Amino acid sequence: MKIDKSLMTGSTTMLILKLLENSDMYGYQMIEELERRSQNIFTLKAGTLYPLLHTLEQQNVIESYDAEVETVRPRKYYRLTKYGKKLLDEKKIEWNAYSSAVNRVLGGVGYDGI
Amino acid sequence: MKIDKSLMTGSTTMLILKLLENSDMYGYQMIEELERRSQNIFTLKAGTLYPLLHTLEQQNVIESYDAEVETVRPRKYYRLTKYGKKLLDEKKIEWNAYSSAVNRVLGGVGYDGI
DNA sequence: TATTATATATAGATGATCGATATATCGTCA
DNA sequence: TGACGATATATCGATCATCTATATATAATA
Repeated sequence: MKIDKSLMTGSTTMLILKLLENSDMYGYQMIEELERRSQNIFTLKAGTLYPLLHTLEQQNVIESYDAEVETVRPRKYYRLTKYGKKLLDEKKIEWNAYSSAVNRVLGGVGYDGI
Repeated sequence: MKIDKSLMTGSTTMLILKLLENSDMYGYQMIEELERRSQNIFTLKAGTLYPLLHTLEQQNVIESYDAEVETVRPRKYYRLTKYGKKLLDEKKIEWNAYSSAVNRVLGGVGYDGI
């Protein structure tokens, strides 16, 4: 299944933060991990991710550090800040409200909450 | 609940088409109906809707006609074309794939489809 | 009579994502 | 050995969807 990219808009940040909730990750790893967990529905592009990571770091949502153990290649790991955890929780709630609303509209004529 | 508008991106067309699946409607009515059915989550702006309707008509997804019965004010009604119905079905499938994938990522660590 | 709701329309701004491109290293295969 | 694909990060400009602001016109309401 190939998803129209415009659907992704708005949920990308939440998904990235969710990945970091479980464990610290570096950019390239996020792309692969997101692809794996979504079963190839999400193929986040590097040109989308790296600028987004920089923005989130500036906004104090995530923070980066260089790989501590020696790796084959230089990697920048990211972790959630306390504010980032809070933001993730908010975005989950927002997602649930949004997807419920879509399903409500799709569900039928929807008169009076039925 | 106030939704980040960027979440809307990509699903607006599907929601409009869904409204028209049940009955023909004019633009202003769609805005109100969408608001009602989504319980105020979606507040589609006129500046978004009218250009979108024109585009969808050009693409033969919907077609318009003037109100047949006399109305207080001139109204342009829209109906789904055959192609529009097909497109709606496709977009529903796409939405399900997308929202399932998001929920899969949100659901947990997600190793091996668990 | 002024304001709000109804009804449609368009122009320009904003913001998220992508494609293209760049750099550098590593592993593999011919 | 040399080319290529995978790994890893980065930036620029393009694209596309939505919004804000603005415009027009009439009906209802205060």
